[in-house]
Amino acid sequence: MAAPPLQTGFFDRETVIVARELLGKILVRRIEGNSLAGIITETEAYNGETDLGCHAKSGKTKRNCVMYGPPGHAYVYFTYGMHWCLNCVTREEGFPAAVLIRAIQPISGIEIMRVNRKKLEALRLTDGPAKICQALSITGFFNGIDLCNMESDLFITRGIDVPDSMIKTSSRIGLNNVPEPWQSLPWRFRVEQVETLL
DNA sequence: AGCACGATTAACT
DNA sequence: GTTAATCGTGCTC
Repeated sequence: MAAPPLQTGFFDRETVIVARELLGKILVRRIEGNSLAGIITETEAYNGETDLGCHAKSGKTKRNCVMYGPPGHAYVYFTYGMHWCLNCVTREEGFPAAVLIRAIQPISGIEIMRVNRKKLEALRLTDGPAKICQALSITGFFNGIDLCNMESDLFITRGIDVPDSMIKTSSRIGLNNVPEPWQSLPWRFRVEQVETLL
């Protein structure tokens, strides 16, 4: 029996803390009897209406309303006319915030991920937010689901400890028309050489 | 109703 | 380094 999902309390905290601590956790997608899983290696924090890089910067809309809901749920959005991206909602209900899952290191179901990604090789399978969703078959169907419910086909479990010395912070990717200071906040968290921890 | 743009990716020079 | 792909969303008219 696999480890149970992380509890709601894990996500009901400051967004940058959750973003940091999600590194090393395991993202699991159950599909047709298979488990597709990977170690989370890159995240970004998006925190509230005052964060002008966050989708909630202009208030609550149909698209971003899940971020205003309870912590531990999935916020899955569609962008650039073709890509899905997966976030974990953080903080208390009513406060719009989430952590974008930007990269994972595949640990099981790699062959299925390759098929989903239409890639002949296992190289660079899940090193981008939209690549993860393609590899794990995550679409808008999952928007709003509870990641902490054992019945969910998408959840996050305890993984490996990642020491601070292996984590690099940097500014968030893709915020091209976002004013300072938000464009340069060090809210991207990344662990390199995760395989040395296995 | 029209329009500009996006928490991206792959392919290209 | 640059750019096309492709369309939902939110803003303006």
